[in-house]
Amino acid sequence: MGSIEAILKRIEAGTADLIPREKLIAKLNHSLETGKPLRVKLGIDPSAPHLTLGHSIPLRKMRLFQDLGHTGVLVVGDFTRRIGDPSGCLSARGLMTQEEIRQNMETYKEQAFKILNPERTEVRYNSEWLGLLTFADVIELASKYTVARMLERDDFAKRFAENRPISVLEFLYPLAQAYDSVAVKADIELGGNDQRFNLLIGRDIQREYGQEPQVIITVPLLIGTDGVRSMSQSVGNYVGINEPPREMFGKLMAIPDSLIHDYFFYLTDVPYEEVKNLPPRDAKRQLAGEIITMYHGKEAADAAREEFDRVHIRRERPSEVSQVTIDRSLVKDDGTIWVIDLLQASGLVKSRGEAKRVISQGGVRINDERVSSIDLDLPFDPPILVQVGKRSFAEAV
RNA sequence: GGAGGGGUACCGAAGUGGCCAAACGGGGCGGACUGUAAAUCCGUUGGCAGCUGCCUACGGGGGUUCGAAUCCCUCCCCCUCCA
Repeated sequence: MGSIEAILKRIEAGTADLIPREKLIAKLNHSLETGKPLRVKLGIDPSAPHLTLGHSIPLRKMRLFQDLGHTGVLVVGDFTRRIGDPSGCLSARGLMTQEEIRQNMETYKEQAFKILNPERTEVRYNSEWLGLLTFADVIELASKYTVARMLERDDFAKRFAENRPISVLEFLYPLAQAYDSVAVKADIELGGNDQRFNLLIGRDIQREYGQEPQVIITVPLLIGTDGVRSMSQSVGNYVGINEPPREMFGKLMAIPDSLIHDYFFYLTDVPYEEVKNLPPRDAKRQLAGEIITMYHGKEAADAAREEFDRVHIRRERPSEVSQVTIDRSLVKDDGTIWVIDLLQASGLVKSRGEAKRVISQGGVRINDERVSSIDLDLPFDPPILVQVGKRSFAEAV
């Protein structure tokens, strides 16, 4: 148990905002004195069944609080999710049924508990309380905030100025989220940087409902593997914490070198200084190893690294190549098979057009030999190792 | 209720009768390079057909035309302004 300053330092590491700092100190002290754990809230969107490394940042922060003896409260936005798209300007993301949400949450929890301490975690669904509000209650809630204050939000201000639409729902959304804080009596709310405004409204609304306002802690949004946009599943530039180690390793090796620092800093406990002087490739290998160890264990990480070295550095075939049974009717009377048929049957290409294209680009190898022409019949003598590009393999049998 | 703008491939966005399977950018894929699935550069990016022929495609449906993403009718959807 360190001093408050030491604790604070750990809490503050890697945060974007901590508002207000002195209230956090007061809350921590109060908790120490009374032995009453603080309630640390994190809202989660149930539409995403997979957790990404981006999610891991606030979750890791929550875990820190748990290690300090506090309670993590995961608030599943099932009610808000059923109402519709919070971002408004995009088309609705498809409404989900309660059942789908429950299912997502099961897999979600399983993943979240790789980071969190289940003993100190409460999972709550916001339909528990939002579903009970009457229209009068909603009006009351809405009366507690003004349009002017809503328009303080950068995104709203901009759209308002540019005559772009803002739906009323979008005003209700932060209020609903703020009400969640009232309902779970949050002492602290965690969130991504983009949530700052919403979290701040939570403070005002809690005050209106006679509660002590929560302290808000935001963490930066992690840049995705493309090095440009925030990590998100819809964009596809993500690494899921539940992904097979091999995939994680590959994706992490593929991040732009410029991201190495942030990934070490926000996703691992390894100080960046330790790898600062390594060549980027080696730093990334270590990064991937660290992260996979966290979510799959050391053995899996070692295996994944070995596999990567094997395929990409030594250019050997992977240790396990999936087998594909070839439909014998493709084998001609003379016992040969046309490469195009073989490629398509092996499932490595989506169409025969792609098969031809990829051959003409020199990307196809059969039994380690590059195929130079699409007019190739080869003896069907299984097993045949088929390779497209650097990393797609299949064994035709 | 009125006026106007718009719906194009995975995404963004050009194209307003044939030269359009559709510019350009992003993404994806392949190659070169690199002891990285990084960066950079080059190529490629609807399907079928084993030699350039067919099919599907520019919000849906119908029509005009030798020929339509482009013109007309109609329906659906989105947006802006005025009320």
